Formats: sequence, structure tokens, C-alpha cells
Amino acid sequence: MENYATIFPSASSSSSHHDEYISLMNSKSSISDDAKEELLFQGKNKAGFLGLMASMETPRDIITKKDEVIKSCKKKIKKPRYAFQTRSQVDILDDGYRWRKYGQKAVKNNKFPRSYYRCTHQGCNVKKQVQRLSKDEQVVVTTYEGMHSHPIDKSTDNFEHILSQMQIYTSF
DNA sequence: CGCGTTTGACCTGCGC
DNA sequence: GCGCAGGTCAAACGCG
Repeated sequence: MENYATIFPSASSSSSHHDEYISLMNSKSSISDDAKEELLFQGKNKAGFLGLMASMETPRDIITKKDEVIKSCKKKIKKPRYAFQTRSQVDILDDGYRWRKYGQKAVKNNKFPRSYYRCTHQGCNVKKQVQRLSKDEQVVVTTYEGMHSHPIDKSTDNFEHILSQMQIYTSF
């Protein structure tokens, strides 16, 4: 977990990955339709990253009972999600939060499995999926769902750089 | 012992 | 209704 290739040149420390980049909404990518939809939604609204964060509150945050969750799913409440692609040799982007893996599934038309993570912070329902593209195995798609309601668990000096870079990349 | 990962089973939605 | 695909659960396991 310590030696990972970061997605931002300014934050890369251990090795030289100069070809790493972040890109939002690559229309020819094979990411999930839901993720595409969210990205399209973001594109339409020309929202920056922080704007997205602010709009990420989900009714599910306050729902704890399983049957209520099921009910909410039946009502087709779409949970806000946002995804981005990174070119990296590792799957896990250490964003400063602590994640626990709770599942892994083989994805159709993709030789790489998709991993499911949940934030381990008490009361924090944020989830993320990490998936590598089979057509370009250098590309990792990370889909976040929900919004952290707590500070970052790990003190990461680089994280501020990451956030500022995200704003740069997503505000066009 | 506590925490995180692995993995097969289970559940749900959707298309036919 | 059936089968498939995606998403989640939870027991077993590994590791520090």
C-alpha cells in the first residue's frame, strides 16, 4: 500500500511515471454505463470537482435498515456517483481515506475483475469501485459513490496537491 | 486479537 | 419465468 504509482506528476514520489494522467469522460472508454451517465451529467453541468462533491449527498446516507434500502432502490433513486480514469500501474489510488474491500466480481467483456471498497470510517457510507480496462490495461477507472462526512484519516501532504489538480482537470 | 482480504453464495434488476 | 450480470454479504483466512 505504501509503494504506489500516483496519478499526478507532482505527487509521484517513489518512481518516475511521467505518462500518468487523469482524464474525465472518455467517451470511447468501456466503463460502466452508469459511470458514463454520471460523467455525462457532470459534463453537462460543467461542474468542477468541488461542485460535484457538494452535490453528492445521498438519501442512503441516512438509511440504515436493509428493507428501507431495498425500498429506496425500488423507487429508483439514483445515487450520485462520479468516476475518473487514471493511467497507473497499480489499481489502488491512496486518497488518504481508509478503505475496506468487500467484494470482487468478474466483469463481462473485461479480463480484469472489479473491486468494491467501502470507507471504514464509522458512519461513513462512501463506496468506490476500481476497475481496469481490458482494452488498455494501463487505465484504471475509479468510481466513487457518496460523500465523506469526516476528515481524511491519513495525513497526506500530497492530497492537497491531488485536490487542486483535480480542480484543474475537471473545471473545463 | 483486531483488522483487512478473499471468495462463494445470495439478492436484485433487467432483458428476452 | 428464466437466465444473466452486477452488487453485497459473511464466513474463513491471513497478517502484523
